Amino acid sequence: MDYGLLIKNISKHISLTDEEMSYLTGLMLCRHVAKKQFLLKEGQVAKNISYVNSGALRAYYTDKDGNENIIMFAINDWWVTDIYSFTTGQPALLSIEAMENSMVYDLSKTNLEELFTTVPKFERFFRIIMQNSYVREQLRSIQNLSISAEERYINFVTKYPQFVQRVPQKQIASYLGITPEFLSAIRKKITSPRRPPDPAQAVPKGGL
Amino acid sequence: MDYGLLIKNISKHISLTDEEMSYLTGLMLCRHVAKKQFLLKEGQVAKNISYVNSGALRAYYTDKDGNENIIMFAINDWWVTDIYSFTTGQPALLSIEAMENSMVYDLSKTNLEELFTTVPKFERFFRIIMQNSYVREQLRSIQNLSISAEERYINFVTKYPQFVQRVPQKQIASYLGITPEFLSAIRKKITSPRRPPDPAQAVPKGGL
DNA sequence: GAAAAGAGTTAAGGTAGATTAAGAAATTAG
DNA sequence: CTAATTTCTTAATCTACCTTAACTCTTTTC
Repeated sequence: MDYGLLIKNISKHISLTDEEMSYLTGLMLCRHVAKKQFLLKEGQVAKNISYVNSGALRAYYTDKDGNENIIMFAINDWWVTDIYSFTTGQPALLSIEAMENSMVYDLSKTNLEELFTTVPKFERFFRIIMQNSYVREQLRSIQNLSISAEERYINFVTKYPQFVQRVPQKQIASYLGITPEFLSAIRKKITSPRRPPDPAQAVPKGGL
Repeated sequence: MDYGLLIKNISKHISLTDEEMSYLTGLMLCRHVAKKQFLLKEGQVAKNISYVNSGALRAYYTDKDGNENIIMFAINDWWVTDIYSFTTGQPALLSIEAMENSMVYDLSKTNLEELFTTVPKFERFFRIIMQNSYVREQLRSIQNLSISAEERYINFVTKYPQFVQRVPQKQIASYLGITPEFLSAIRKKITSPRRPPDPAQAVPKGGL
């Protein structure tokens, strides 16, 4: 059980004694989620907020026509839950599925409240996490309202190059709010004007 | 100077002694913003988070074609700022304009940090405010991705009837991410099928 | 209280992006 | 290694919503 990443993540915002660290980790539960398995399913109540130690997950909303709309990706060092359900206790609107074999540390709402009482500094930590999440969501709203799908794709590739390597294109389309067909058209338009042959393509995957 | 509403707002989430209350109000600055004046202009750094005591404001993003996209409304008992600028210290992307004569209490970032240090309970209060804002934004994202403009309008009217009374229709269109012309068409479609005459319409405004 | 400015409506024509369907390429499973 | 499944692409057709423009109604201004 390696809590190094988690501790580093938290230490960016507050400073912890060793006791506080082990008190925290004692309240968290390690969970493995195999690829295609769910961390949370729509309709369940989100009882935990989870820290992703390794792997990659996607949180998506399924609309009445059955289309999946990806709301967020979460990879190493991200926190993830259905924040609506976690906050209100209502059934989750989102499903959270592992796109790769993943390892997360769950922190239950009950344990989180206990943590807040015992070590109020954590209230600050989660204030910062929530505030940053709010900023991120608001920036995304602004983008969605004011720029075209093509620009959004270009921004996404610039901002999250790690995802582009790991996430199937149709999931990126879903995150951008467009169909895979249309993303394909965008990529063709962007890429094909005089693309030089990419030598990396010729090398078999897996390296040596 | 009446802090009643503000105190009530805060007491919903944490309990305060009289000293703590007056310490808080001592850190806040009352400001009147006349209709059509700005609480914040794009490009300025948001140095304050503001509690709206009375009036109504709108926060909007101006895109490169000069279109205004409303990101949020704020009326009595709401907190408002450009959270991105306030958090990062970068120039604001949003402008915040009073739609009615408004009275707000400003809390500067510096004073907020002092407040957190002196009365850590406020860290909890703002954690809750930020978390709720995050929930609200995420629900809005989900809606925008998955339902039609017509449904979004119906939901808006149901969720925020107070706004419908006070806010011009073109601003609601902007908030919904559509043009005023298209909202007009939606209203016609919704309203005209066999609308019974509304007796309230016949009564002159202002009542007696 | 007239003139100007703003808000709402209507209608014609245009476009970004959806849908459908089918084939090619890549992954996964057995 | 082959079959099955999933992902990506292409192209034709379609639609939700935009743009422009003209006209009406209301509100604001001096």
